Amino acid sequence: MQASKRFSHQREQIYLALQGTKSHPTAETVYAWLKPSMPKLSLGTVYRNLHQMAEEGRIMEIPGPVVRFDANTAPHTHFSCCECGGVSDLDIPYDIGLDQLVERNGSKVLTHNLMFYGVCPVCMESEHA
Amino acid sequence: MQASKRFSHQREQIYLALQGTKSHPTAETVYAWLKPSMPKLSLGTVYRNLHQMAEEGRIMEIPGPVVRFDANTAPHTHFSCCECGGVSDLDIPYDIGLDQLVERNGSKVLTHNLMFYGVCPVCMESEHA
DNA sequence: AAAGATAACAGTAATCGTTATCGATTAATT
DNA sequence: AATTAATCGATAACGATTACTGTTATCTTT
Repeated sequence: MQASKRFSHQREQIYLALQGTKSHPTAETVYAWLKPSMPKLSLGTVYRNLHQMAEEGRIMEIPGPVVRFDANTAPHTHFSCCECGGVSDLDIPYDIGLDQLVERNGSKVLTHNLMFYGVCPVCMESEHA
Repeated sequence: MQASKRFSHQREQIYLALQGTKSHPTAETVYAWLKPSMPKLSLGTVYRNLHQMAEEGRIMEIPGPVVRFDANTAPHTHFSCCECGGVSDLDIPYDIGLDQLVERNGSKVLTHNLMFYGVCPVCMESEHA
């Protein structure tokens, strides 16, 4: 049932690109980063490997209209800026008590996601209204 | 700048359909509900009106790979079931203190969204493992 | 080290959810 | 009743993602 995984130069480069940034790039962005040094790289390959690594738990998927990825697998909170569309990290600790609270309903909680929406500090400044 | 809004039979039916359910249907689902009684209804009309009402704050959008809608505009928490794909409500109060905490970074918080992922009680039962 | 098996690839077509376009309708206003 | 523009239905277009296909590369077995 479990397919044997084999090494792939492309997958490693994709992972390293993700690991080397604090931003939360989309598949398209990762593709744009790597394309110059890997001219034969295909966008489908980037999607395939990001999805595969997310399934393995090696990276995290941030859901949204456009999916973003994060090499930081420790659960943490994100801030989504409505102006620039960027996503950044927040220092709000993961509250596992909430999961336990919800499980009293008879459900099984895998994780929860806390996402803030607003205008990031950078965009606030450039809005000299 | 503000377009004058005019009554629309279609929009009212769409709103009533949303108001009459505790589920959080997609645009496609609302369309499927109304189509039998409104054979000339167009899917684009459903999307257009749901989006318009969300902008006015008359309904809420629940982001995700497929956007869902909710007639309950009071901020509340959702549970997304990985098995059946359904989204249900949770009784966890909105913590406005979190927004204030995040705003100390210099950002402006419009809202935050707390989403739990797991297996809902119904799916838990049908998994007699 | 060469050969065989098959995971993963590049390139591209197809799919899916959603948005935009456009001529026809229709609610409001005169 | 005539006028005006918001809204409609139908459909084309769009962007993000996935699926397909023949080729390449990794691993295993010899």
